[in-house]
Amino acid sequence: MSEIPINNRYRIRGRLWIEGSEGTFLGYGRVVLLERIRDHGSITAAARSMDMSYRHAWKLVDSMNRQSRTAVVETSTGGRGGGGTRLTKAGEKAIETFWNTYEEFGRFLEERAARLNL
Amino acid sequence: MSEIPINNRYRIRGRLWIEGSEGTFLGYGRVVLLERIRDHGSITAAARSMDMSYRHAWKLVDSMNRQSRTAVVETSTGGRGGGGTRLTKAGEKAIETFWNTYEEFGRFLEERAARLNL
DNA sequence: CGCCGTTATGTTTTCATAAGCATAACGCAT
DNA sequence: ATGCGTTATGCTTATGAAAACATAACGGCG
Repeated sequence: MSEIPINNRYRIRGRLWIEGSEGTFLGYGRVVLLERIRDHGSITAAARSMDMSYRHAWKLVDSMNRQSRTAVVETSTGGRGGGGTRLTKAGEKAIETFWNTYEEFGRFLEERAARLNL
Repeated sequence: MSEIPINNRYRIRGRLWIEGSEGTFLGYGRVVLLERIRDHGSITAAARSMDMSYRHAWKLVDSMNRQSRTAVVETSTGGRGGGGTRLTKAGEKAIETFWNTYEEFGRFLEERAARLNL
């Protein structure tokens, strides 16, 4: 029975993102932002809920929409409530796809960390 | 026979590092720096070879030495050539361990990208 | 019409990180 | 003893990313 090195001293961490034509398409923060938009119905509320400036949130949304085959959110301006932003089917799929990959990534990191021998 | 989604539109990319008690212990740049030190024999030459300021390189080396069970490099000051820095066995092992993990990470990313369906 | 909240977008300010600069100590060689 | 190249370390400057600020446009509604 071979020895399995257990490591208390170090952890393995990482970041992961999906790139499109203009650089980052989906990353952790972007996907959380999409979820908040889905839950709150506006970029403004979503940004506020995660302590992000509206300006920055808008840029991320714009970047995702431009790089996605079909837009991840649809916005409307004016009207009751001032307008809003809602997630599309493509947006839902983006969220799901990213979290799937992200979870596997987490397992990869854990598995490797357990075998770390330093 | 099931379909395998091939994706031209997106790539998956990521970063990976090993953390110790003070934050990052080993990352891509740090490991390249260790290799350059091994090949050049001094922090000064290593830093210059990768367009990094000596100040910054020194801080990275210091951080790695402080977090490693045993120092990754040994330095000497004064004398012929002014002194220098040489890699220890622990340093060699750090390099090897990191690249192993890094290569597996690369395979993980490729494998996941091939299955990406967006 | 005028108000309101939101999207949209340009400009300025903060902040963190690395670069850049300056200087001391070290120890072998000449 | 002086010079040289390197380690070691503090202080200042530049740079890039995000925050903060400032407006304009939009379109239901009272």
